[in-house]
Amino acid sequence: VNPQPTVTLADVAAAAGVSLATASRVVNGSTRTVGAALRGKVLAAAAELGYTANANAQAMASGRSKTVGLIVHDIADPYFSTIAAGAAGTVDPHGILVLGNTWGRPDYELEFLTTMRAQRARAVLLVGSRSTDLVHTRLLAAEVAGFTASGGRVAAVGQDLLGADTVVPENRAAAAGLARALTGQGHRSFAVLAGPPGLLAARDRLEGFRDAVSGEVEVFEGPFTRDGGYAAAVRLLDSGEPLPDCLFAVNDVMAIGAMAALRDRGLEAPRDIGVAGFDDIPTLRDVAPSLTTVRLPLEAMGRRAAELVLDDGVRDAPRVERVPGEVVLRESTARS
Amino acid sequence: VNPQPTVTLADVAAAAGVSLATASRVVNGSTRTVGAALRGKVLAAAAELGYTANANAQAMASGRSKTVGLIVHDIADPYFSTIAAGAAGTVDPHGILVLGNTWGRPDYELEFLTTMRAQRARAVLLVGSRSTDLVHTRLLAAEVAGFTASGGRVAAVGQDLLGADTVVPENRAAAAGLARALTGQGHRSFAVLAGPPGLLAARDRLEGFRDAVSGEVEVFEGPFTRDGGYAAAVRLLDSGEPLPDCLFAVNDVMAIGAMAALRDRGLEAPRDIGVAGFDDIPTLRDVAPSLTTVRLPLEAMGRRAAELVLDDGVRDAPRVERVPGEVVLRESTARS
DNA sequence: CTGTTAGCGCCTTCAC
DNA sequence: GTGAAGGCGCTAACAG
Repeated sequence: VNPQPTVTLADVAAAAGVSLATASRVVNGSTRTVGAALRGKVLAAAAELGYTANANAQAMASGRSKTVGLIVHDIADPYFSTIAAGAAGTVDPHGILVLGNTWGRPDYELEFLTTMRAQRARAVLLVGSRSTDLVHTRLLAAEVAGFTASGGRVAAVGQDLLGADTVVPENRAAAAGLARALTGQGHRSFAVLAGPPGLLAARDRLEGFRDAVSGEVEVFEGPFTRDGGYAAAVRLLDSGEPLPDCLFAVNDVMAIGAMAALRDRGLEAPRDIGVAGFDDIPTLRDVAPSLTTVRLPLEAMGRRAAELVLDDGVRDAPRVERVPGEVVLRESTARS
Repeated sequence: VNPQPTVTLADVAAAAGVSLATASRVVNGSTRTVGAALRGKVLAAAAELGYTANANAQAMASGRSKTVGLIVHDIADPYFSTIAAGAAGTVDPHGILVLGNTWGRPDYELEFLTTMRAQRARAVLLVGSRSTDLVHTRLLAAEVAGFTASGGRVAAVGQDLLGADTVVPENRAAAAGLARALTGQGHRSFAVLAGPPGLLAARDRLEGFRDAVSGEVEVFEGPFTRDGGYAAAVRLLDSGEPLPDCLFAVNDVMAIGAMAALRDRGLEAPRDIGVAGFDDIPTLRDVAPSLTTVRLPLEAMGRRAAELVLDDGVRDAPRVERVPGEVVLRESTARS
């Protein structure tokens, strides 16, 4: 209750009349145990002095910190913030979570991993689609290997390309499932707002979808954002081609943007054209018309990745856990 | 596990044939300068060996780390994730951001602040509404003072109650402005979905609104969430009272929930009842009907708070920056 | 069980 | 401009 001149373990030990080692053993969870009497005195002294262990000193002495890194493309994107919430809840009692926002830039990803190595972080969570750039993926895998070799853990949410434990959303299969469901609803001609060509998630969702429908599919690329979806939809509308009867945006955020573009042209889903998304972002479940999409258990994915990375058990090979997506048919594609 | 021979400054110094001190002076930015020749050798050796400074050791030797803590109620809430993105972008080159998710629990807030003290964090950002609980606020202010006294910086986004630099959204004034604008649109009777009674932001928005309209205002409390808004709206609809002609939810997320509840009862905004929110969450700007709300520059607020806390200049008193909200009238309250 | 004694990797006065 | 030496606060062998 008196934290003025940063009190150290030595102060606590002195106040309790015990050795540094004993004090250390009680304030943390050492394997060695301490007699009840001394234990009480140390605890009392620590409380009295308002002792707080210096995490940096602990990390240095023991060779590793309790830090867990969380690397995301963009924390403002609900996809990532929802996963982050899952991870945060799991990491919380076991360590501290440091956030690395890469703004989608692969070089920042690499850089952040280096920073985590500098922190002697216990583990790192790499969340988000890997890129189609093999050179970068190789570099990243090398960094991951280095980090792992130095005693850290790594888990990814995305594609299994890094030689680490990975939670893999089944983008391809789920997109195919969505395509079949839409076909089942009577949709016949499709356009896909495909996201950036550099992201594997975008590619997988596009290809899974395309492979599952018969006939031609028009493709419009663009950023994985609301504005990207809007712009791609505008290009579709301006293409001069006859309008397809359904439009699949490879994520919900783009789908929302696309719907806005349609509205601005006086078009309405599902009356004039069906619209489907992907992810089932919780905050977007209430838009009207409600969006047909593929549900991914985002928070659970974040939680699971954190569990994988926190688990100290020995393991022979990286663990890969596939997460199926669930097709959710809602109003935006309901064909009468 | 067998830790890889992690390279230290001593290794670099040896490889370069210089002293530890010299090596240290070049790899970081010391005030002392080093001859070009040796400087080059050290840099080369560091690159050769793949040296990465141990951040914990640096923090311990210099007494303070580059860590900045970011405390939010719920990172999955777009209000917080947007602010977090602003903060992350600003902190990035200067340090690392550690994320503290409190799930809205005041005791976690306190605990996380302690953790940041243990990290010898350079600064902490406390984002989110303070609570109406004066006892807790006092405790928190004491922790903040302790942290500050030990050399750390603190900035808050919310109410100016902690004796720290603060970015203050003008909840009360903006809510009043919204009320006047709605009245100007012809709305006469109002209900407010007021959020949790324990949060000052909720209280301020409610009171600002209520004070600016003439006549009675029905109030329905509930959590600051989508489900909270839904439930509060249901209570309103079930109250048996005649429906007000406009409903103000104190944040957008609740407003979305309320709109869902209305839809489920076959009601529609603005035809049957107007609906307004607060925050202008970017992801929600495209809902239909588009939501009348109060725009807060969330990302800029996060950025500004980070700037305040990163600025090493001396300051006499805490700086308080007020951020006005901008009323945005959209379809959800357009009265014909 | 408890205390003594080395460091962990780096920064930073001090001398030269 | 450069080097030598003393900690920073804590943990982890080793003795007792």
